[in-house]
Amino acid sequence: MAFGRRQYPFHLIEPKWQRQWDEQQAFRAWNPGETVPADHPLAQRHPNTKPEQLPKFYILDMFPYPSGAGLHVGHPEGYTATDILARYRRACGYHVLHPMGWDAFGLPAEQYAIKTRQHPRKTTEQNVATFKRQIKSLGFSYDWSREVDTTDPKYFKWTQWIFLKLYNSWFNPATNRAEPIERLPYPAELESEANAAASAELETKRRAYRDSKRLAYVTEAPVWWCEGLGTVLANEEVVDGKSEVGGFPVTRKPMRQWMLRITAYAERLLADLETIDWSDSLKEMQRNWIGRSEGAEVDFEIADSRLTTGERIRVFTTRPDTLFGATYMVLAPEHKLVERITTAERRSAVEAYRIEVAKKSDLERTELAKEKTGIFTGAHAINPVNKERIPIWIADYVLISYGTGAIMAVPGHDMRDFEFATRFGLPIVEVVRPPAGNDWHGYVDDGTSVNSASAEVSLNGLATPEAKKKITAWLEKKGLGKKTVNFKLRDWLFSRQRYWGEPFPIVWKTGSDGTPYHEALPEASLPVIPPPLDDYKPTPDGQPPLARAKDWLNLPNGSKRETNTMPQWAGSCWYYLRYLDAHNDGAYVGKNAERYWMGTEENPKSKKVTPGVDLYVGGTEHAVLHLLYARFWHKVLFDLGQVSTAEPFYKLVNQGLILGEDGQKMSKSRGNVINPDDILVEYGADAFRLYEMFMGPLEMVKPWSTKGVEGVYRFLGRAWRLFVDEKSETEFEQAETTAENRKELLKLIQLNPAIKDTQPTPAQLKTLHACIKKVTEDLDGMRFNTAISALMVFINEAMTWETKPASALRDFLILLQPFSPHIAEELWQKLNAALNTSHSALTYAAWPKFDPALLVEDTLEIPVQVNGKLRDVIRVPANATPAELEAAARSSEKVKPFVEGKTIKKVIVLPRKLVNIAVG
RNA sequence: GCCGGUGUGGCGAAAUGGCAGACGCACAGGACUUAAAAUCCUGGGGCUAUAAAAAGCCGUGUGGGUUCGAGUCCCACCACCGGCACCA
Repeated sequence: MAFGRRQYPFHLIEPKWQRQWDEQQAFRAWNPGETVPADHPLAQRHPNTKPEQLPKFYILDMFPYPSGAGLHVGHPEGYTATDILARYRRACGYHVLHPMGWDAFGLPAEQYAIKTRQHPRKTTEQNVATFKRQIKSLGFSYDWSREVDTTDPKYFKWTQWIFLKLYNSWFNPATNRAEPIERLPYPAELESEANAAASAELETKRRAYRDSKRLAYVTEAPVWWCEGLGTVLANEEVVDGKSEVGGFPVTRKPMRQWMLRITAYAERLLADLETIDWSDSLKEMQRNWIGRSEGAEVDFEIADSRLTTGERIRVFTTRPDTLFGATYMVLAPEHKLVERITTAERRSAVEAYRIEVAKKSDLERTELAKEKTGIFTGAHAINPVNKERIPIWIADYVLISYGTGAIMAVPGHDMRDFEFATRFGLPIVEVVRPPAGNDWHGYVDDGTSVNSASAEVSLNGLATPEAKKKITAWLEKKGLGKKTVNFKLRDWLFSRQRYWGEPFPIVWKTGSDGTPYHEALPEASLPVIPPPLDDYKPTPDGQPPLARAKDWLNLPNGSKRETNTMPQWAGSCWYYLRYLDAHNDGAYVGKNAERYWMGTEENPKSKKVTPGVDLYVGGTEHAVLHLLYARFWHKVLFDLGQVSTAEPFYKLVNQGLILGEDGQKMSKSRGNVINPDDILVEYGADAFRLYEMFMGPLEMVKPWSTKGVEGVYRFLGRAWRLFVDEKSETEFEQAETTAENRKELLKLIQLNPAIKDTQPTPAQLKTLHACIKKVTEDLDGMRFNTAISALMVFINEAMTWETKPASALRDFLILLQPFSPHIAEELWQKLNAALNTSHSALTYAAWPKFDPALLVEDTLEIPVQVNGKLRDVIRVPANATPAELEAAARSSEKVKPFVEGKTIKKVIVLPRKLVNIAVG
């Protein structure tokens, strides 16, 4: 690679300071009760202060999956932003927790293990080492003493422990929270006192009841089976009928699976979004995913003399006001009543349709462009409001998994029903009158009810919201239906047929009646470690790989271990808690550490603290899944008294994607991937960090430009040359070509003689304080790009100073330090050594305060407009009165021609701001 | 289709309703140099005009509106990006 003269010796400076920070453990955070050594920079900054007396700031990155490909330029974007803020907060006097770790369970390592027959731990360790080296080379101020790895048995012991908490809890709807399973009340017929005699059989029933209430439960359900990956996938991991990972086709298959009852928390997951500081778009994505909708359940009687049991079909509708317009019903093809209601003459046709639907992939079934399909069952139902007989159809546009799996079809006012009715010639009636000018056919918005009256109830003339209320009340009174809330959110499919994941701490036994049942292993048996295998593939008969380990599988007491493993999300659901107390062997997190870092500890010396993680930065790809799952686990732990906040992440920011130089998404196939290692070699970590932040606002999508890196690199070069003596640098460069001890070479570089310990001039102070103000305010608002431009403005200005006052340059280095810490440290050291000034660690040097008094101007440039158009800029004393301002503006030679001969209608004078003359 | 975001020079971008384009890239001219690289200085939205200026007009996706004044607020569109997608 051809590059010109190195702007400054970053290749020596960066490793030097990284080593120094490591040796000093400069960024270590301390838990309550720990003693900070007196020579640690934190202790020097805050002498005689216990760490828990300092205000905390917990700043978190989404930890990476350490893939074999190494870091890409997207990772350091968020990491740099959080690092800048972590360093800024330390300078402001906060006690900062800024940790990093590895989300290291996952499919790629497992697939490599299948290929090579070597334990996935091996590739995992190699990849972690690569990631760690790369991340360290960027000079981030992580507290590496708290590093976590989800695949470490010391870590996943506690993942399994939390699973046991879920397993041993149930959701009490009366208290709206999770409670220990021992406190589960049983229905009267299962109460043991009442049935003291009947023991074994009763206990089996009680167990079945208990197991059906747990937050972690087993179900036989159709799941997405992916042949290519040899595992089931969660709904969220299936995209367009293919696996999100690898793009293999998936099919529906009924299997025994572990589920987590996240739906119990739907209401709270939704409501508590109001209490946290996330972007609107992110909250909206979560709301959509949870998908709350209010409506009513309504029962329709089946009109068929063959069914003597008075079968009813229950539907869910958000528009009970349109009940009079229900002209037919549709059941999902999988609905359990289909078989019973289908008439003899329709049976073969219905069966054929159901088989056809079952064959379809999800993609085909949800294809919107296609025409709706369905078939008549031969049966009829009675519309409960007008007693009309309406036909019952089955169609695949009704989903078995939402609501009750059945709908009342109102083709007049629902587009899907309208399409279906049009295709099959079903009656369409108007029951909502739209505002004038709209066609009622397929009108789905609010209007006025019409044609909606019976002998008992009339909605006619009512606006839609009132009509909903009235009919719902009527249905409830008649016992025909009730107000209901439905959610799109489904329970979380939590088991995978994989090797490289956390094994469940569960065993299976056989009951006295021969049916298998599950039981939790005792806490003392944790962690359950996956045994090494000769072959990491699933078994030939489709069992998970763990089933190959016969010795491990079968316990001496005859029970068998669960062979499923947990999904990758499990480890990432709580890692932010483990960081708080990463080496605690007695608990997943210690009480005091949790209360201090999550901000609920009583702390009179603290400033106002935020509950939970103060700032969490990561990509949008985790907008729903990880963030919803983690919130769910956190709420369960909260209910069980294990954590002290209801939400884990108080403020969350998504960084925007970085595109290739061609404006396209980076990908190997496009050949536009930028490797951070290459950038570091050529420009150094400081320039790389600075560029990532200078590109544009953090949340925006933006294209990479290596030319842009050169720009900020040149800026650092200018800053360097401002501080150092050019002659000595030339000597250094010559010495470097021959010298052996390169570390000592940096000492050859002398401070610029123009830097003197003198009082800054008022103009210099103004330049400095304008910079302090801008950088401080921009960091508070996370506007890194404009903060950097303020630093550039300062340097451009300071270059012109003949005498450079040391005090101003010291303050500048404190401002630069969060962005480009290595060069700032080096210059700080030189400056202090040359001038014999105090030599405290730059990373804990107090952030300068700007003095507004220094920014005050004597005279101001005031724009003068005529009819809002700029005509002149006049210089006036800063304290000019409005009358003086107006007079000065009107006497401007440039303004006169636009005013003369016209009537002045109005003059707007904003002191210190502008004058605008409105003429007619 | 629904929800969210974004549209400003050749490019990345900046602008509490008050001088549009800070800062940076690319570019052009100059200084230094035998020459180049690096560095330093200067210039710069478009159009009209001019020897050069001065000056004027136009300009923040499009069309309207509010206002003394709109990139910014309101209404209606268009384009691109992201998410959801037969959820009754």
